Amino acid sequence: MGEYVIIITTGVFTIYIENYRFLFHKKTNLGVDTMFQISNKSLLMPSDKYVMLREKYDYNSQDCKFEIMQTGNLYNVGKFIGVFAREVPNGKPHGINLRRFESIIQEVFKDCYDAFISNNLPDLHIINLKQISSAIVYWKMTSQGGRAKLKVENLLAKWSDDTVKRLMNAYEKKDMSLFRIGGVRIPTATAFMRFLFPDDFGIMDSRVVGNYTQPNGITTLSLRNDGYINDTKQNIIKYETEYIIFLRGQAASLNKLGIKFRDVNEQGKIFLTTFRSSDIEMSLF
DNA sequence: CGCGAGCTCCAACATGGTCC
DNA sequence: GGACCATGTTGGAGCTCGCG
Repeated sequence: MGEYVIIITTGVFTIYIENYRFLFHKKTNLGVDTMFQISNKSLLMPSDKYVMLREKYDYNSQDCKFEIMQTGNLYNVGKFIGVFAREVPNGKPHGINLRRFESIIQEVFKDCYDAFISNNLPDLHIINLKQISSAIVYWKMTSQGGRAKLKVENLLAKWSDDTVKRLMNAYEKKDMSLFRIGGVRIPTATAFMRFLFPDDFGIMDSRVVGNYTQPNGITTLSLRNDGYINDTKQNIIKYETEYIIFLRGQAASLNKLGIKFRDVNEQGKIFLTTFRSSDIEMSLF
């Protein structure tokens, strides 16, 4: 079945007709209720563009280094150097790709959480938690050049026993606000969410917000003049009520259409896969 | 008086224009 | 073409002010 796309621009709506399904891309003057009703059926851009942009995603963090110690339950242990979007380049024996990075983060958090709820959280687990949290901060800050290292130093300087409890609580409740530990504001907190729960969450990045969700009225965040997402309670709420709802809706629409894209799995093999919330955000990044 | 919203400051690199 | 300076970018932190 070939894909069939008609784009009608009226100035008020842009309507994509894809596989004979009507998909409304709301612009401004739809009520919230209407937006909510159609959100599962609307696509911000044609599906082939989503695929093209997602396959083009190329955010690498060559200098991101961390070490995971063996705790008895962990599969991925050792030194890791360099996080790459897809294939790990030749000559990077300790490099990992994004899918593997996700797995390691999830594994370390689960390992810590299991120990935490059984009231026996050894230092080794906490060391791993610190390492993996630092890696997330470093990865997120890579786009800011040499500041990444500084931000990690800041994170470690502000780390306390309370930080561990807060992270475990955040993980248990899937609560972005609680990931806002010392040295972590909304954008990096949402990176924790994205890596731990990639099916349901994505990073609320100033680029995605500034270029897509905010201009289209999908989000109504409080932004600074330069686009920085203010660390406000309203913005924290709107991550759940606006941003995430949008990502999930887009992923659901693409999956309903049977759209897949090529990615590289943890073992470095190319595979066809469906869109998760985090993939939508990666397309728009 | 406590809290939170949001303004201002800051660090360090990126980009770009000017002048010689 | 290169030294130099100005401006832009990005996101965390600190601080003030207003509100209940």
